[in-house]
Amino acid sequence: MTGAPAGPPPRSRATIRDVAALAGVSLKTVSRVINREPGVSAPMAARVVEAIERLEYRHNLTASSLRRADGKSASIGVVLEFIANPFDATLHRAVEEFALTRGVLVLAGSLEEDADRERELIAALASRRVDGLIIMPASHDHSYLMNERRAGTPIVFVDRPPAFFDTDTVLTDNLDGVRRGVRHLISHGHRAIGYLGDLQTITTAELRQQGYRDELAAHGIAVDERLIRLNVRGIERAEAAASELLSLRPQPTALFAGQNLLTTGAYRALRRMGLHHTIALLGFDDIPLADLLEPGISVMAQDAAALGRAAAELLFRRIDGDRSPSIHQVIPTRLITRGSGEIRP
Amino acid sequence: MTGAPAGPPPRSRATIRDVAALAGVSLKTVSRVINREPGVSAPMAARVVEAIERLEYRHNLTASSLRRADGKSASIGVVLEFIANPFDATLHRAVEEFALTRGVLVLAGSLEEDADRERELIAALASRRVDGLIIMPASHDHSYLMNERRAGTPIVFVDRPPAFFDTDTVLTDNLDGVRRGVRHLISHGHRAIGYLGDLQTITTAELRQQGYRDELAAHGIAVDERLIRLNVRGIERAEAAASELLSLRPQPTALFAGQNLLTTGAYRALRRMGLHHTIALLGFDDIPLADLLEPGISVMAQDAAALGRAAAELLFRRIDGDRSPSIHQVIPTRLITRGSGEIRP
DNA sequence: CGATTTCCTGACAACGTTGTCAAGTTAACA
DNA sequence: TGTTAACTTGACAACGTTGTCAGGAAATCG
Repeated sequence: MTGAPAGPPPRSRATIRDVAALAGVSLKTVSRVINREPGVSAPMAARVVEAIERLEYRHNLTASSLRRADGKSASIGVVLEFIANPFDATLHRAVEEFALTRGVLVLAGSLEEDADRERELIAALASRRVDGLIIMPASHDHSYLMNERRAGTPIVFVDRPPAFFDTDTVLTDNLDGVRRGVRHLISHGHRAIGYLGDLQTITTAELRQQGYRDELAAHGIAVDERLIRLNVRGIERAEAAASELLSLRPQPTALFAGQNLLTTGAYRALRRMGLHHTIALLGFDDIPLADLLEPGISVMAQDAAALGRAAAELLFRRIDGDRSPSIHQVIPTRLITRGSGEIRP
Repeated sequence: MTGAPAGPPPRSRATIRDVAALAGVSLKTVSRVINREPGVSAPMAARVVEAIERLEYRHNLTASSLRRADGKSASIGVVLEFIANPFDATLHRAVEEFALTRGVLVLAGSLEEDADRERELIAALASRRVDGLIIMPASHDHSYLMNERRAGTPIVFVDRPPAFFDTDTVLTDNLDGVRRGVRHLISHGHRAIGYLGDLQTITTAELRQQGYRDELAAHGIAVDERLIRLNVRGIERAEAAASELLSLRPQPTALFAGQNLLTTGAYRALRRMGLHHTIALLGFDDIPLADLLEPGISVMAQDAAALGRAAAELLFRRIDGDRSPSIHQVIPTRLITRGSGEIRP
């Protein structure tokens, strides 16, 4: 408990001016040593290095990037729905890992489905002159990004597509994923399949719902609107919605949950009603520990790490100057069978 | 698929110089308007605002913070063990949320127990002149942080204490948490309690092990070294280690897992051996969905959000100029009983 | 009505760095 | 040996912004 942080306001950091003075050389020579530019003799470089260490000099990237020709700040912005969500966190980590290999740091922020916050956060990132943006959007009009683009900031959308704005995207194959999932249930004999969907304002949620309808139609199964619950958000509401569905008569024989929290909620409802071995459940997006449950939860897994990696790769390609037409990458989903999706009616 | 990103290298962004020219005022007047400084007449301010909008001017925080008296960059650095870990991600989110209220953005990075990376990452953050650092350390000598401190960068350690360096800390009450957990098992009749611990190089892992020993001793139970497996890292190795413990004769009647991945591994082992209803299990740190398992996993839960919030509060207090002696905050753990920890021998 | 005070506005330097360019030194060449 | 080329080094301006200061206009005061 000694008072180490206490004391007078600290003196400021050493600058290359201080280093130059101590080493008895010019500013520019110090700059050259720092940036490993050629054309500094060994003895002079040694003197500079020694002065740098003596003064504990720390290069000021802010000033550097201001003056520098390319103006790069060596940082990028990542705009996510909710950093603490396992899906977002895994994606974030993949981006960070890739960025690290290039000495680039990542500024990240959560939107929580707030469109205003999206604009504010992106403005804050633009003010810091990030070299690029990876965006999981909350809003539905991205034309406001035109000026960022004009200013030369590459932008990649991830997980959700942009609206009124054309740019690179890395998306999960939502439609196909849901269709394959529903097909899986149908192939196990289900025809009355309940559906839980997230906010309809979320593009991917709409796509998933569409996939559900399409696949039923493809099998000549009439869509029963009573079996569909949309705009369900969060575990608690999903549990309630699932309970309602399961109280219907005739009862649906299977549930499809269009998002990971909804899957959890649905599972809770099944458990509470003692139906977890009777009614099938298939979720979109994987859930940690889903394999240890009894029965395990079958899911269409999204590959968050692959999404993040692909987005980062694409972004850095653009940062490196690639100006080719926009690229749209699609990451497939993977069916993981663990029991709950294989229950027959 | 039109080629929106294609085209010539973009012209650079407008500066206050451009805005001033268009509005027919001086640089300084524009600067005043941007910073909401008093002393600009309404008509003049209106002209400036219009020019700003016409030119899509975006304030350059890099240049601003360079010139500005306080030199604040309006960003902080958060150094975590692994961003994608739910514990770290939750903590990260709490920091982000707090920072957001102050218009501060968060640069985050993962260390993955790499001490070199810790130094590199902190150097990278210091180069960007972050206003403060929140660190979950990997290394065991933090004297190198002295120069950051001398430069005036506040530093808060979170989850793990610093070594050879005195600064603010926000830590989980590890010793107490484990002791209460072990006590809980003992109170249910257990005396042969196996222990799984993370890398001994991790300070908190050592503390937890100590808590285990202390509590046994307090109850007059001799520590059986064969029941202790240390330096176990990750789910797979934990599963193997737990299997070994469970193969011992006489068999331990309960397991204490000192970290969330180890708890998962131990549970897997119990399940595989069909012992999950026979042998008690208590984990340190909560696991998502642990309540849905059969039996549910009892844990001593850490409050990651509280850790993050407290660290952020402390950091901003320092950023605001508080120079009082270092503060050491302790966040309690909470016993959550779900079944696995209440099994009797 | 003159003397202050207050309010607005802008010129200029400075933040810490790097790009440009020129000058000096040494090496290479004919 | 004189000429050219190659290499080192540094002076200076510039990046986009804000702090300082000074000057002029308007408002207030006695």
